[in-house]
Amino acid sequence: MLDFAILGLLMERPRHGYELKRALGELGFWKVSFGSLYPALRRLEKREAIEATAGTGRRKAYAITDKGRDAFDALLSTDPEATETDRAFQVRLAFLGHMPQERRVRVLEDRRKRLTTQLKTARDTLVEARTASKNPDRYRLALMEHSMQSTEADIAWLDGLVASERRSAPTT
Amino acid sequence: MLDFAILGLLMERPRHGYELKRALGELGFWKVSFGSLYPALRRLEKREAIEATAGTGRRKAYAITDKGRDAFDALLSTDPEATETDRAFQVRLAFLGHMPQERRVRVLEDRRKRLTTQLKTARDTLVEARTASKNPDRYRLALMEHSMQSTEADIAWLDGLVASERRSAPTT
DNA sequence: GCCACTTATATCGATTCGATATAGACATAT
DNA sequence: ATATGTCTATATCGAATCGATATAAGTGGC
Repeated sequence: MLDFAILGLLMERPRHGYELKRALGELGFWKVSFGSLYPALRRLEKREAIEATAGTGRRKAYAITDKGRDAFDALLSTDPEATETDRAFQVRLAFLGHMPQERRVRVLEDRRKRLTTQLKTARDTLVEARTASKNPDRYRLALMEHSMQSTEADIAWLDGLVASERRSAPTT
Repeated sequence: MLDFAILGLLMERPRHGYELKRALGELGFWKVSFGSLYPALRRLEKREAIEATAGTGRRKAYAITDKGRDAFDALLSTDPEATETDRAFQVRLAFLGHMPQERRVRVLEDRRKRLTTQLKTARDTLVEARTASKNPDRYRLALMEHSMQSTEADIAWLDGLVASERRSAPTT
C-alpha cells in the first residue's frame, strides 16, 4: 500500500525519500514513518520498479521505471476488495485522476455504499449500548457517537465528490 | 497500546478474546485484527497482568490480575508524549472515566491544543499548494481539505466534551 | 569557529496487519 | 438423521508498519 502510494507520487516526477514522506504526510491521513518508508524504497528498488540516482548532497532521487509504471497501472485497475482499509481507499483516491471518469464515479459510489452499511451497524450498536441498560461508560459512548458523526461527514464529503464528478462530465 | 486497551476493558469484568475484539471494534476507531489480539493476550499472560480461566465451550475467559491493575494505573497516569497517536489518544479517552476530574479536563485540553496546531499547519500547506501554482491534483486537494474538516470537527467535538465536563463539576 | 536547527538517510526491535486454518455451536432445509 | 451453511471462537504465519534512535551533512546566526 505504501508501495502503491510511492509509485503514484513518482508517476509525476522523481522525488527523494524525505520528500515522499512529506508529500504523503501533507495529504493528512497518513504520517508515514521512516521505518516504513526506507524499507519500502528498498523493496521497490529490488523489484526494479524504481531507481535511485544521486541528488543534491546526501539526497537520492528516486524515479519510476517502466516496470514501475506497469505495476502502478496494475494496482490502479484492480478493484478494491470488500475489506479495503480506510487508508487504502484514501491512497486510491489520491490517484483517482489516473482513472477514466466512469470508473472514478464507480469507486466513489462503492465506497459510499460501504460507509453507509458501516454507519447502520454503528448506529445499531450505539442504540443497543444505550438501551440494554448496560450503563456504558460515558466516554465510550462519546467515542461511538463521534465515530458515527465522522462517518456521516465522510459520506457527505463523498457525495460532494460524486456531484462535482458528474458536473465535470455528466453521464448521458 | 493494545495492551493498555485490553487491560482497560478487563478492569470492568472478565472477557474472552473475541469479546475484547468486538468491544474495541464497537468504539469505532480501531478494528483490531486477530493477529494483533491473540499475541497481545499472550504478552499480557506472560507478564502475569491477566490470567485465563476456562469459559463456555472453546472460550477462554481472561481476568485482570493485581499486577495488571497496577500496570493499568501506571499507564493511565503517564502523561501523553507530544507524539501521541490519534489512536493512542482515543484509547486513553475510552478510559478517561478512571481519572480524577481535573486531570480529565487537562487531557482534553492538551489534545485540543495539539489538534489546533496541526490544523494550522494543514491550512498553511493547503494554501501553499493552491497558490504556488504547482497545480496540485484535484483529488489530492480534496483529501487535504477533508482532513482539515475532520480536524475541525474533532476540535469542536473536544470542546463539547470539555463543556460537559465542566458542567458536571465546574472548577471553582 | 561554534552553536542550534533543519534536512536527510538509515536501521532496530516490537507491534500490528491481513489472510488463512481449524473447529465447535446452532439453525434450517432436505 | 443428516447435510449445509453461518456465526462464534481461538490460533498462527509472514509481511508491513511503527516509534525511537543514530548519524551526518547543510544552513544560518552570532
